[in-house]
Amino acid sequence: MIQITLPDGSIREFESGVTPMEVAKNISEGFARNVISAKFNTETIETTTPLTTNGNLVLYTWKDTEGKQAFWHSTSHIMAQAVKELYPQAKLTIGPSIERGFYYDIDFGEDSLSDKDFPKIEARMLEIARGKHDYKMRSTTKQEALAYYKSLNNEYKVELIENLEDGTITFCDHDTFTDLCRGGHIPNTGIVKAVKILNLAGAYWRGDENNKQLTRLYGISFPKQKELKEYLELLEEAKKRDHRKLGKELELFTFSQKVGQGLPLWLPKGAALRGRLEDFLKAAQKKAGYEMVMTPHIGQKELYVTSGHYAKYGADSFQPITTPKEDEEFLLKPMNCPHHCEVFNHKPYSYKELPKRFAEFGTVYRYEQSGELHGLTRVRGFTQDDAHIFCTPDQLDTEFKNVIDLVLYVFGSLGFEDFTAQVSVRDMNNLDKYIGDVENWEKAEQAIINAAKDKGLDYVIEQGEAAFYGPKLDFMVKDALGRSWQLGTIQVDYNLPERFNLEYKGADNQLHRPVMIHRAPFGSMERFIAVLLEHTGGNFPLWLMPEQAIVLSISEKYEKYAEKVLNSLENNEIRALVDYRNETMGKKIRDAEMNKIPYMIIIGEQEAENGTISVRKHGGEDLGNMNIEAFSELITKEIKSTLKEFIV
RNA sequence: GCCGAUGUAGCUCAGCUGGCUAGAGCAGCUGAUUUGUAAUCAGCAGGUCGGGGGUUCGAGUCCCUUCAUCGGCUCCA
Repeated sequence: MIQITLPDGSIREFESGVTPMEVAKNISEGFARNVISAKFNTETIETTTPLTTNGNLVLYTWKDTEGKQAFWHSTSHIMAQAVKELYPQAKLTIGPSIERGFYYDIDFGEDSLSDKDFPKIEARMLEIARGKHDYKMRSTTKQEALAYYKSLNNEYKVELIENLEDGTITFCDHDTFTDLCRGGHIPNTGIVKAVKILNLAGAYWRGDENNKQLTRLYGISFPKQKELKEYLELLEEAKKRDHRKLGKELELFTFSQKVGQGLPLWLPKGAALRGRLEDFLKAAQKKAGYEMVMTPHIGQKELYVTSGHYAKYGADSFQPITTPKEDEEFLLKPMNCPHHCEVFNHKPYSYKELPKRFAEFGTVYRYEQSGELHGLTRVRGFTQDDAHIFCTPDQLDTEFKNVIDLVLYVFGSLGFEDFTAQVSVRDMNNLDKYIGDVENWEKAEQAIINAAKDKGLDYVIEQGEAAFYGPKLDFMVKDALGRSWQLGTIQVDYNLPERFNLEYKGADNQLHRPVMIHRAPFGSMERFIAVLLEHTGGNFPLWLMPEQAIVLSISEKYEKYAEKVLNSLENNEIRALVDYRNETMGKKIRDAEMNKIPYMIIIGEQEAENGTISVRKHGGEDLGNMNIEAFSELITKEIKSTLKEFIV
């Protein structure tokens, strides 16, 4: 007999060899019908895997993340079978589940697939699913596994198996299909009722661009047709929040083929919005002891040779600007740090004067690969809300934590509650990517981890995501489609102070090297506004709105009164405009709604007589009649409730 | 940069297997209407069908090429 501990802490006894499905049935038949996957101790297993020792068992249904993973991974086997039947020469590689769905990377050889081929693959997948074939795991020896895939001429699976330990190799069979697989399947294919191949993309074998590019098929599946329909509708809804679409509709920014790829043009409303964000941060930074500086958009090539950026990125950057003078070369600045180092270098500092915090909304230019450009989130010319803090090693911890507070203040003020704090450290298997000595790297990484820990941040550590000169603490936020973007970033750097020979006079009358913190709470104005657009759907907090109120007069008769109202609003520092068009009230309201203007001020005979206004909120709520003072108070109150001051 | 898709008026889209002067709605302009909480009516104007080359008696439609955009991969100082 073995003892199985369930998640509620209860312990049940079973014969050795009992399967998770049998345990589920023992709990309840109804529950067992929904169980599709299981975890024993720390290992994901099949619902048919015999249990032979005491341990903790968790049973998963579709409602659990783990259940979905098993479901989607199992569907990738079905897709692989369908593809293999339709394209017998195709070589399968890997097919994991992902956050939402699954993919399979396949080498189609000479064949090229397009989305027109999806329906027939989907049709065959559904046929296979309906066959209710059991997923059966089977152990095999390394030798047999290698022989099998060598006979299929599949060098990819051979490579995978060669890296596996003999004795740990398993295959999964269902219907006529076999795949190398470590496990984690649903009981049978029949549970999959709806499938959709979403898109296809090139993907390099093992994620290395020097390797062959395979065809990756992305798909998703559900236990109910209805859920697929709902999912596709959700995707459609998300597209409506796309910042590129909203930016166009709300006239915030645009792009021009003539100006160039990835070079955004800010329209008046967008520029005003962005200016307001900058003012918001400037106010907080002033309190936090930052000083604004300004530096040029170009710098001598030598500057970036000194910083190390030229060696690392020179070849892939906008190429040097030459001048009439021979051998003179300038680079468009790809970052502000070297300039700020030279700002620091303009005079000697005493330790008593540190930390120095130099801030600048610095526009930088980076020649991103054409395929990387993406609306405002990935561009070739953008403005960082940059600052560099030069401090003594003793001050690093406090300074770093203060920056965390500032970032949290910025995020909190703009409603970004759902972010991930990511500590980006070196790739330990690829250390020659980084400059600077190991000791400083370790100090810097530890400083960041300690600060994140002390601040109570819920952080994850990502290997290989560090910048080449130092580790970072990045604040990641997702867009409407669930893609993660780095917004705020804080970086510790021992390296540039060295390269620029920065120093200060210590209490011991000796020269010391300062430590540098790079930081940008927004990250870049462009990307931040893009993600903010997707989060708010264009309904920004009132204090940010390009237009806070619009005056709608019922007919031209009340034009004079409309003007008067506009004046009073402006006197109360409310950003407003008047819709003077000869249109019906219904039409004016509709247009104001579509322009997402927070408050509509309706005036007619009644209001003109009493000197009041009638207020309608965006979305339809009627706030009734009031005077301008009451409205102004309402606005002030709303702004105060979302825009808190930064307290140092 | 790589794989796949897309590109028709300011915007959203129609235009079947190549065949009369390329269509619609919204926005715009003109006029009528003077309006009470999500589209008043009528008329007008607006397009070298992303650019270039080719096939054809004939190309928005087929082919090549180039640019841009979209979904991924790789990259992201």
